[in-house]
Formats: sequence, C-alpha cells, structure tokens
Amino acid sequence: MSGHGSAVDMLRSQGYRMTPQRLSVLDIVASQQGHIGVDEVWGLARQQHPYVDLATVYRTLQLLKRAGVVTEVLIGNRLHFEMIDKHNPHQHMVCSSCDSVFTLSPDYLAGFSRRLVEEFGFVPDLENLTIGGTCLACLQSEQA
Amino acid sequence: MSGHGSAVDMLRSQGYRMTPQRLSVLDIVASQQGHIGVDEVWGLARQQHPYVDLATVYRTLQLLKRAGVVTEVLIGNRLHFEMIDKHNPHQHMVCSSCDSVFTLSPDYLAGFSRRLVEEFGFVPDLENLTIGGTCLACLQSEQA
DNA sequence: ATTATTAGCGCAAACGATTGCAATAACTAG
DNA sequence: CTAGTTATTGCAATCGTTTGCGCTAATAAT
Repeated sequence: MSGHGSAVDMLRSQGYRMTPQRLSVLDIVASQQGHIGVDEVWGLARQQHPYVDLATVYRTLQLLKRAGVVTEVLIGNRLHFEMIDKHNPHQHMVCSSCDSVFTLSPDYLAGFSRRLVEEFGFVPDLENLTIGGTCLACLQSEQA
Repeated sequence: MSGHGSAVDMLRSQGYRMTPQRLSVLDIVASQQGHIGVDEVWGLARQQHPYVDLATVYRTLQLLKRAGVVTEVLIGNRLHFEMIDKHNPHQHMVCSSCDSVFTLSPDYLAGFSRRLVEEFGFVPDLENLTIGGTCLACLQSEQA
C-alpha cells in the first residue's frame, strides 16, 4: 500500500465496490511517481492476478478519474494516468514532436481559471488540462 | 469558392498536389461558419464525388491542420475542424457534460503563452488548444 | 501531347479505447 | 452465516481514427 487508503475509503463510501482488480489498478498507479500508460498498468496488473481484462483496466482508470483520484494525460495517441496529489498540483505540457512531458505550476493558470468562472460561469478542468506545443529541444533541432 | 484561394496556392507552392478530393474537403470546411465534424465533411464530400474514402477525408484534414489552414477541436469523442481566420483568432472551451462549444478571445491566454515561451522555451499550440470543463447551464442543472 | 516521376488514392486491416451483455462476485440485510 | 441484489467482470463486438499497400492520377520535363 502506498498511502492511498483514503481514496479506497472515499470510493467505497460513494458506493463503489472495491474489487481486487480495482485495488490492483489503484495500487499500481499510486506506486508510480509520475504518469503511467494504460499498457503498463495492464501489464503490472496481470502479474498480480491470473487474468485482468484490458477493458476493466480502462473502466477502472476512468472511474478513478471521475472520482478525482487520478488525472489523465494524453501523450502521443496514448492515455496516461497519474495520482492526484493535493500537495503538489500541476498541469502538463506535452511536446507534440517528441512526446516529452513537462509539469507546470498551477500558478500559471490560476488567474485565467478565475476569469473563466467569473466571466463565463465556465469551470475549467485544469486537473486534466494538457497544453500541447513544441519544446525547446525540438524547436532548436527543427531549425536545421 | 469561399475566399480560400490563397490557401490553395499556399499548399500548392509547398509541393502538395491539389486533388479534387482535397479541394472538396477544403471547400466544405471553408464554407462552414464554425467547426464541422468529420462525418459531416465526408457526407458533403460524397455528394460532390462518386466516391471519396473516409481515410482520405481524415488524411486531408490532418494535412490542412499541419499546414496551419484549419484547427482541430475534440468535441466528445469526435474530431471537428474549423478554418483558421487570422482576423478572428480564438480558443475553444468545450463542456464535457453537454458538448457545448464556446469561443474565447486569445487575449485570455496571451500572457500565459508568453510566459511559457520565455520561461521554458515551450511554444504552446494555442490554435489547437481546447479547454475542457463544465459550462454554466450544466453546473446549474447539476446541483439538483 | 507524351512520358516519367511520385504523391495521393481507395481499400482493408489495424490502432487505442469504449460498450453491450450474460455470468460472476461484492456488498447488504436478515 | 446465508441468501438476495446488483455492480462489476471477462469477453467480444464496435467505436472513431490511423496506417500499409498496390494502383491511379497530378504534376514536371520533354
């Protein structure tokens, strides 16, 4: 266990059944210190159980996202997931050229977010926001 | 033609062959006054040609995106495309609950973008940035 | 015009991800 | 502890999108 017991309790109190498959997926994502791809989650989950279906992994990850336990990051054409740490919130920047991921302090978008709420009543999902673009290294190797 | 002749010239000068299929797709997106889904582009393209393959529509739309002629907006689980109008640049906000799309003045993110470039050398692709979240109407009907 | 080059096409298969469904297992109440 | 209920699972089919591959047709040179 990696200190995510509170998430288990929270999910259970919301009526979710904590099956071995779900506990396994949660444990795998929580034991990672960063984002992890679905394939990798599946691979690790299969080591713990005779069989876990890929669909169950996907369903569980979406469930955890909906419950606010993990964030989703699209890297290339693959979904990755990461535990939400209230003590270290951040956004992600992904380079569309090399798929590098950079984290960004929420300070950068706090004002922007507030304006959207105040002026439009639109509450942005910053937790799952990914900013696409091109990183420094790729920009430099590009201008050849 | 809808005043996108310059795009055709630009693409041709970049070595792209302007086939009837491509001209058709470009014409369809350009004649729209907003974003249009891939299915709809395909449907309209098939009216103009005996047969246009869906893969060709996808390939052409990605080509136009790469060339900076159109922007991509993910609405629900479907890609939509929209002509880039230099005189009316904007970002998109999409409500993940009802799939409504709102446009946003680039003023809101200009400072943020500048900071990313200055501090990280990361150039965000604001043209294709979509801000997910929940709109006012959905927030209100949610708190029932 | 004719030809040579090669980018783009239709087609079909594959991709990552989601969903419908019958069987199963986690919870609840007694 | 047992029985009942229903959420979750494995499975398979399907979703929207992308890709590999020969054939075709758009361009450039003659």
